[in-house]
Amino acid sequence: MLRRRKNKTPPLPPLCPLTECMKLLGGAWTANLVWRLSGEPRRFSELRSDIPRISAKVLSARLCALEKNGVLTRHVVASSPPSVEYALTEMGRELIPVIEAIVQVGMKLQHRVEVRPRSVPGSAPRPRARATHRT
Amino acid sequence: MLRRRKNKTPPLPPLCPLTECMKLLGGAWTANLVWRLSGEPRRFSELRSDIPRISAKVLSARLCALEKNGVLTRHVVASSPPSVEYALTEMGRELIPVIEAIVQVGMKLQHRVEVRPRSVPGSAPRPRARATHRT
DNA sequence: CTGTATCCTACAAGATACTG
DNA sequence: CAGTATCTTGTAGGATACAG
Repeated sequence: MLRRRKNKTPPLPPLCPLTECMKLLGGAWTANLVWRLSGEPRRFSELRSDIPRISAKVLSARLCALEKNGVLTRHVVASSPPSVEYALTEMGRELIPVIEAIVQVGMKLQHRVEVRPRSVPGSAPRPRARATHRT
Repeated sequence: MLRRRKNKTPPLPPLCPLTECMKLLGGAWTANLVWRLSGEPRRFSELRSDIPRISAKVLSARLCALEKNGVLTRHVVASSPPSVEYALTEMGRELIPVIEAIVQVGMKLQHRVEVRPRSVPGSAPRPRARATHRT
């Protein structure tokens, strides 16, 4: 009798739907970036001013990743000065409902804050140095 | 004439709706945790087996944070052995549409993978050592 | 069962400077 | 304008052990 051996190959990467989608939206600024692009295509420098606190490095990194994941396209416009336009793909547009759901909740949270502030002026918690998500 | 001085207090924390909501869902396993709780309350150990790869430390940390943020409640049941039940608050339930939107997209992504695999068996990308989001 | 307490490391993101 | 190249740092999360 041959015993059944353990399968060494990793057990079919979970492919949890939540994971799969979060892989696209994870990382600082990513969700916001998709949000900024949800209206119309934008150029690199436009995105930089849409999101003033993002660094060129991170913006570039996110755009590359999102392009690789099929969320957006990068289109070089041969003008002078040259510019590059980023636009959501069809797949990227599927993320819009997600962003909108998030924004919906976010707005309710803001409303709550307005009517019942949780924190007192003097005791502002120190801003978290490096959040995983930025917007 | 007195000149208007700059206001030193930080400029009204952005309160971007996206940020506000992501503060709740950011961090590894968080979204999945909310998902697991969206049906009915669950105990610590149940959550541990719902999400086998989460460590006690992180699970505990997430639950604390979510409780502090008003997303869930912690209820100690004086039984023997004692147990603790976690349940979404009303505010936590508002996050369910977000999770569902994410899952929707995630499922579409999976479908894509099934019908048009992007990666060949031999070249599995090395698993990212420490993802910011886990499920 | 339900957690804390430590220790450790990879990595993400910031700053800054530079290039085509 | 649209990015790279380096360097540095904080910190999130994993492992493990222990406690009420």
